[in-house]
Amino acid sequence: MNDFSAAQRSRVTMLDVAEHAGVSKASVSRFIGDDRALLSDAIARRIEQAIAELGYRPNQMARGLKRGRTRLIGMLVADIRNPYSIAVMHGVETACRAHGYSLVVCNTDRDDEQERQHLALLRSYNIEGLIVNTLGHHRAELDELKREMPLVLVDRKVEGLDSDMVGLNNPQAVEMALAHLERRGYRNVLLVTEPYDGTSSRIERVASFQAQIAQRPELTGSVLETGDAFAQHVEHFLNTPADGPKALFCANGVAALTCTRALREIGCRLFEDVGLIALDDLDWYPLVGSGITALAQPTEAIGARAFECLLKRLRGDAEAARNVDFAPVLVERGSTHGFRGD
Amino acid sequence: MNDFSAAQRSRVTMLDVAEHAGVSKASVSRFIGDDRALLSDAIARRIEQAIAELGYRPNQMARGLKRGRTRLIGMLVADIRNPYSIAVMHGVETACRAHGYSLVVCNTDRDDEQERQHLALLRSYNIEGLIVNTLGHHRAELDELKREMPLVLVDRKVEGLDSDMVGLNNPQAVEMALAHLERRGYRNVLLVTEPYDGTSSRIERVASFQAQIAQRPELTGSVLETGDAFAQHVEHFLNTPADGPKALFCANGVAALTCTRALREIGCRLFEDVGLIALDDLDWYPLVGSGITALAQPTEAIGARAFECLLKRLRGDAEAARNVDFAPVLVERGSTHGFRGD
DNA sequence: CTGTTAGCGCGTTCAT
DNA sequence: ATGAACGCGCTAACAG
Repeated sequence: MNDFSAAQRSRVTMLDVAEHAGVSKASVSRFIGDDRALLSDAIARRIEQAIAELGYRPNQMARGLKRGRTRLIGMLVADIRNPYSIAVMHGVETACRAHGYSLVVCNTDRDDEQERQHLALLRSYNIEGLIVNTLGHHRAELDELKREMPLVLVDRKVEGLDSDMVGLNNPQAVEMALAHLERRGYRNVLLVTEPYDGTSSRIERVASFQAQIAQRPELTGSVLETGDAFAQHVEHFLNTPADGPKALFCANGVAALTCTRALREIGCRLFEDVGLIALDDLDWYPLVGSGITALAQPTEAIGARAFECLLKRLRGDAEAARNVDFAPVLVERGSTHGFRGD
Repeated sequence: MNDFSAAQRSRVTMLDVAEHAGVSKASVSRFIGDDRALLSDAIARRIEQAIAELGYRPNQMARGLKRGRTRLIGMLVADIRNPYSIAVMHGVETACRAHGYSLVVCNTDRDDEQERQHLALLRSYNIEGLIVNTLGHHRAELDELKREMPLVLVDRKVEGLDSDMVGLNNPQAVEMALAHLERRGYRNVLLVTEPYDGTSSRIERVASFQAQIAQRPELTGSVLETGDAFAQHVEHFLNTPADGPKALFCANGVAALTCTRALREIGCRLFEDVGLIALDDLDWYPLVGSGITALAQPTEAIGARAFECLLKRLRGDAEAARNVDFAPVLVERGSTHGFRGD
């Protein structure tokens, strides 16, 4: 059997190809790179054949070392198990590949120390740009990185970090949710969010909610964070007499999961006793009760756009930091059909 | 504003540190590496300080180039949006980090051409080992890689590739499912699977199912692939008179999703008209109808084990290829409570 | 068009 | 215990 513990598994190198083809390394390099035009057909053919026969693959490490261009993009994700992150990541990766870049993803598991380590790691691998979807503690590391390469924030802003940012138009999302609920006859809305924890998108959604509720005389609203005794709090909301039908508004997919779980625990009928609209549109939304109405985020587009921002910067764009806000898409299902207003 | 289009963003290098500390590069190298013991305290301290002041980070590309050890593990995933893959990947990544390795994940989106490109990519970045969770077409590339580095298969075997393999004990999983269904009083079981498509785990599950059904006089069974007119086929199964209560057995999480969707489309009551047990245990299983009974895969453990296999090989283990089979865990929910037999 | 040369940042002999 | 010199695989000048 092979012994892989040997540090260097002797791979075929550019020199091997050159000798096999009877040319210089430079010619092989030109063939590999974008200078193939400078080669005579005869030599090009010989090199091509040598590469095929030897199964040569250029060593990207060496290339990167020499050129300073690794064609690597890094992405820092707070929670890889969150479907939103996955979906965005998928969008980023597709865009990367379309432009000849590769994506290195690091998951922090919402842990600050891991964030620090991963940032160091990405830096040590000479990535050319970074997409960040975390809380961004460790400002020091982030600042260093920002000095060395372009950086794009996704979904969550990092306080004081002046970077491009792409995410959801949160005020608009809240507006769409409330307009829909009001139209459907709901009057009393409970916004359910994960603990803010410094996450800008959560904070924005709650702030928009409160501002807009104040502007809508038809509606009353309150806010509840998931956490201890969450189900009891929901139950209390449901049992409190109010001036009209009640609905829950989940600020993201995780909140929707927690919330639905709680409603079942309480023994609530889905969704006759209470309406529900949720941000994100997960696979299982249609399967619960009469189906959960969603405000889908265009995650694929968000990811693609994040990469495009990076690419622009890599190509020299030095304009002021931009904000790109995407609009959500309303997907109506049974959970907001309880009380028809039209 | 900065201009990142400049190829080489001048980063602080080992030489900078050496000069700043008034020592040689070799000493810095020793400090960085595992030879710190060879340094006098005085010099070590000066280097440490210089590193801190300059914010020096060793360049992994250069290290990898020189030592032939990149501390990089590659993982090839067929479908990054499949929760199973994510969960396993999380396990792998955690194990990697615990041993000082980093994980580079490539998603093929079930596309053969992308598989080929990603394999070439991983190879070009000098990964030290590879974890594969795809169909493994492109045997040529895989064989080359296998010659250069250890390789571990996850969930799906690749025909003719003699590698370590870690996954679920499929016969046992089927056994547990059928035993549970039988105990609960179900007599007529429909196995729902995604199209085989050469996926070994799917084939094994179906084969085990058919073999075991033949061994159980109490049960009758049949198999259905998801796809065109799937809902109609399910409906037909439900409407066909049988000798006892009916149940569906979904061979994985995706099948469970498709299946549940179909049942709702048909207007089936979940789960009074039919029982359901599904492999994998996804977030939303508890939320559908009376909850879906699951055979959870220990995904975290599978991922961790896959990495450990790799590590063993990297450390020189040259034994014959091993198979590691994990047992699933039964999680009972309402979907199999329709007909109590005990 | 092609080959020669000199590094990229680092680890590793060798000396000392 | 420390430093000088060489080379990992490759690209980018510069010659020819």
